[in-house]
Amino acid sequence: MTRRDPGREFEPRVRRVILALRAGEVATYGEVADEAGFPGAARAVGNVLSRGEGLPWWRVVTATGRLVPGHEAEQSERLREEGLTVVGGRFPRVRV
DNA sequence: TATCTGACGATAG
DNA sequence: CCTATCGCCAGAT
Repeated sequence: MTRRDPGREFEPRVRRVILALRAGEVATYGEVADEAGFPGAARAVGNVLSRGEGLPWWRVVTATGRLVPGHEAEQSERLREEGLTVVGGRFPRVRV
């Protein structure tokens, strides 16, 4: 069951955060988890995103800018269409 | 309740 | 820059 999500709000919240991303905006799994109110649940976010339907999955990348394994070509193309720059199958993310 | 899974993340080598 | 490990989380069995 859910250890830290008694109300099962994880998925709904995660979906909402991802749906809130506009064209040209890219977030990491960790950022999505954080904004959803579940810091540290980046991995779980990936699970929701992988199974979710109707979500702008291409706007979510790993913390290092890695794209989705198996969908790099399509994701890269979609991101480019939104005016973003993808180099070497990677999204140039500004590390803080 | 115990274990395993996976579109993650940080660190070490 | 790469792979190998370990730690974390929600879900599914």
